[in-house]
Amino acid sequence: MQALQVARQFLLQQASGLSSPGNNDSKQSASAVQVPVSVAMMSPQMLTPQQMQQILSPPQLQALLQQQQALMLQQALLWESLSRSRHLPAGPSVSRQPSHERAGRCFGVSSPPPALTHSRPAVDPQLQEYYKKQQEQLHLQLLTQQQAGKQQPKEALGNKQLAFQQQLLQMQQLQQQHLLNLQRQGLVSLQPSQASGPLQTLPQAVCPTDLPQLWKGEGAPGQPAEDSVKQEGLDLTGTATTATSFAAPPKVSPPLSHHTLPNGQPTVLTPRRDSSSHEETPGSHPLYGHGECKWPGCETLCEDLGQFIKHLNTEHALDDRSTAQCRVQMQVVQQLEIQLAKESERLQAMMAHLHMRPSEPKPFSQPLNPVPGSSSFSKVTVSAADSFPDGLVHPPTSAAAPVTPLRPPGLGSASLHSGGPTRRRSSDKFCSPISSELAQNHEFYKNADVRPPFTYASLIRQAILETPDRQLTLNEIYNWFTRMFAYFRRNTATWKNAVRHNLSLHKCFVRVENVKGAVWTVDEREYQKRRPPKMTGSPTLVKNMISGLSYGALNASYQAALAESSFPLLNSPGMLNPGSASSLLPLSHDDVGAPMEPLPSNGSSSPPRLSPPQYR
DNA sequence: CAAAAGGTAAACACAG
DNA sequence: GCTGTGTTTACCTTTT
Repeated sequence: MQALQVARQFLLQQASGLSSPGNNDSKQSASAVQVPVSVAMMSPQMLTPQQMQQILSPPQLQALLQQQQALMLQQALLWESLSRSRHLPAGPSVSRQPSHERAGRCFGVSSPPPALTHSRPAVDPQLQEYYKKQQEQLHLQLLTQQQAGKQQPKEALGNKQLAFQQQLLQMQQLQQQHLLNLQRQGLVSLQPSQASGPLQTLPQAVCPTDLPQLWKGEGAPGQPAEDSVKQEGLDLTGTATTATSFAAPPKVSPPLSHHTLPNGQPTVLTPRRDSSSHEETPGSHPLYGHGECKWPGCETLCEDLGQFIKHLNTEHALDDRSTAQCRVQMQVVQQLEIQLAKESERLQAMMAHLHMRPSEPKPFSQPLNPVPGSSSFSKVTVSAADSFPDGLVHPPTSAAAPVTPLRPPGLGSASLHSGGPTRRRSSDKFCSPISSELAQNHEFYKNADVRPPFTYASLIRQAILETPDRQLTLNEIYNWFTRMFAYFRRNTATWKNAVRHNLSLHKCFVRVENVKGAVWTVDEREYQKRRPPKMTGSPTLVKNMISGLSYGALNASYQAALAESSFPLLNSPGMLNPGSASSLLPLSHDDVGAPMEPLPSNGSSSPPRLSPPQYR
């Protein structure tokens, strides 16, 4: 994860120099539900379903689930055909991963597939051999290239370096070409755009966090190159190994859409970032920094550049291992670029939605894409009745699209499908204060059977504070709940009990005897005391995402503008401006209470719920 | 791992 | 006795 963040930041630094991948990407993304690549890449190996829910909005999560399902299907089919034709063992087991299953089941959708890399099929020997041949072929090509480079007279060290770099570059290009070949032949599958239909196969791609292991696995110096190749064959999880199952005969396979990356970049990358902000002065080397070799997984200390060069030539010579590592690195870069493209596209969409000038938060130079953000809704069936006053496209509230997640506008990710339990406390940080959130999405909650992403306490408080005299009877609180939220029109026993429980439990709710009975009021001071305001910003992941997305680069005025805007995401405490939330009186930090969707437990005690347990 | 917070369930008391 | 209200406890999950 850290590696991913670092890499992303690195990419972001270079974003201005990149050939605005987002532009090219828009074509592809227009037809696909956008799942943040960052998430898709990480999941499911790297993220728990809960974490995924934190980061993903329901549509995105949905899309991800669908992706993974499709992947599973794809794999299953391939396995089937393979095992038919090649007598391979049955495909990877599909039923497992209770935690994922849990998430899926709750939402009324089938469970997402297990981590693909968790069940690795044995590599088909034929294919491995073919793959190896390809490697050798590539190696030969590379050697040829290298020879060509060596023919040139050795001049100054700088020239030598330059030539070396060029070789490296060529090597990478060739690697990429080789990769492309493999992809075309179905040996390697990693490009998101290759997935069937609009789906993306990111989980199949090499996951950055796998890299250390990968590097370690391959990186043992002195290891016979062949071994490392084999090992790599096994280690290149998403690529060679998984790809083996795709085993098409070595020829075939019309290129089709395999040419381009999802972001539209040609698959043959130019690894050299001309605009690379990192110093590439004559006295340095991109793979040399802070006295150590930056070759992935190496970190060998080198006193000076000369020593490093020597080290580079000896330890990282042009062998199978190096090329394999190189290829992996390329995949990493590709994935990161894809990710960058998508994230920047999303940022653009967010800014477009806020009517902000695109120039403000700089790093991305793409023109505003009118819809990319809402492209996450692109798979959502929208009926006329689902149009909301704010002009946004809202998810349907009917059962017309059972698999379609409902998402209130502007709501980050807190709530999922109705009955879909998600208690995402951290993701509340993405939610607006309850009052504005409710004001904005009043209609949505009123009609959609979506559990509001607020705690009972905050809802009760809101109900009470909405009244002129700021007091309500229990029954009136009940009525408020049912009036405001479709979700609370059912399953009454549960939530009413919870309401009572909360009223009694929290000191902030004061029972006052009244003429006509008892009413409940809010002790605001107690309420604020309940939880100290934190600038938490949620899990590290989110923080990293934020920093990675350069939100931190937003200047004060921009933040102020955001604070005044009604943008729930950025307006919420924990994002950008913790103080801004308190300006949205009368509700403050704790308005973002915990969303109340509890995950059905791991099946242990609390029964998983497809829908709330009892209806009355 | 522990604490805190939140959600759910349930038992119980009490008043109408 | 039933129902609604209110309190309390227990247990769970998630987050920090």
